[in-house]
Amino acid sequence: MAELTPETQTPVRRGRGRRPADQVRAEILTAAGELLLAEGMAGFTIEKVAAHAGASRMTIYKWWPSKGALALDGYFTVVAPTLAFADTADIVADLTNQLVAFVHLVRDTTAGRVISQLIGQAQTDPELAAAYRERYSGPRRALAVETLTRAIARGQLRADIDPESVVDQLWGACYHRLLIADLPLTEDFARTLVDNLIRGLR
Amino acid sequence: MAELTPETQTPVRRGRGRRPADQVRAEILTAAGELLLAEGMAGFTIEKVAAHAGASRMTIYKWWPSKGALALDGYFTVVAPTLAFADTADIVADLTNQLVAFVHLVRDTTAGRVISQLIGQAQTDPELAAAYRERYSGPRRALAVETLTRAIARGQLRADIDPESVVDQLWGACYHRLLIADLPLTEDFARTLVDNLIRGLR
DNA sequence: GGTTATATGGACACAGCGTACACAGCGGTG
DNA sequence: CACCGCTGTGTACGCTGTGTCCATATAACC
Repeated sequence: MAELTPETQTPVRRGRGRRPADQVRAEILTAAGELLLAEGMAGFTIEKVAAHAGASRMTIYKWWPSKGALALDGYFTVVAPTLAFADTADIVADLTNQLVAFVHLVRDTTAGRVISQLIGQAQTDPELAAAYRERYSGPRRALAVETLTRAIARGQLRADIDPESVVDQLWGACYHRLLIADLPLTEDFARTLVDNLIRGLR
Repeated sequence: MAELTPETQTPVRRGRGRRPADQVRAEILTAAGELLLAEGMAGFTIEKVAAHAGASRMTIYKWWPSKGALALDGYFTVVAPTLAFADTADIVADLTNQLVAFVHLVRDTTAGRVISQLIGQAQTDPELAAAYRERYSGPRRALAVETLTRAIARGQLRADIDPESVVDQLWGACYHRLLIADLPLTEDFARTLVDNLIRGLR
């Protein structure tokens, strides 16, 4: 009789030898994401991730080139990308909604702290910086630029504006308050940003 | 006749006992600033600062609460604050000049790398974050807000705008490109930021 | 079933942090 | 001039985390 082990489905994970690679990778990623949300980048060490995942550090070193890469992967594993960008005919409403949603994500969840610490770590970790640009900020920027470009095509915005700079003045302003934090990042602030740009200052 | 000691001014520094406290502090700060500019926050360790200053680590631990505090103090020691803010009657020219100067400071000197790494470190170092806000970003923001307020008083800008948010949309946008760096931080970009806000998008 | 790939525990050297202790010398006090 | 407190110096220790190396065990593949 084969070993009839009723709950062998939950792997014991205490064997010495090889476990399924995909399973181990998944467990490491989950552990990384949870540790990131729980302790932030300060307490995020490869040793803790390995311990939390019940894996050995060697495995992590084999699959991820740097701590930053692991953190970013873990972040995406736990926090779904959520890159949706509602596009109605009203550019002002679209921008405002997106900015307000971003403000809430950053303020009301732990995602804000994680994002800011990922960006912080990226300042001294070129690999993480490249990965962050390529996989996070790049796609988000592209979506916003696309929305602005469509609004220009519809004649809602001046044709000669530079959409990229506008993105920096909306999202960049929010990141400024997130990273420097000398003033609070509020919903009103987000609305004011759109208003300033649309109406002009004089 | 004061002591005319031609080169006794450079102390031998190789004794075992005590040296003047102020002198040691000054040498540590200079060493910290130089190390910061040379290697950035990545290679900035208390051990290296101590070695470079010819001091012992104990002394540094006694006077500075954290690595971040030492780095910030060292930065201010080497890079003069330079908080001047020219104020002519032309608000557009003033803002543009200030932003362009900031862009050049950040792009053409090592200060940009140091600033971004200080901000990065501040994301996981609350003491450094507080010191940075209090001693660097706070005063700079206040100067910019003051300039905008005067322009409003002169009737050059709408009276109902929020100067703080405008600061975020000008300098924050630059910091965004400095910290994320998915697009270059150019002089043209700085001019476009002012133009976008002044003229409005439609 | 045999082979290969790979996860595991354990060990190692190394760097940096933070602390402790004894000693040395400067600056003041008497 | 003698003394003593403050403070820098050298040295040592324990701790955490990194990055790398093994030998071994076992899943996955042929």
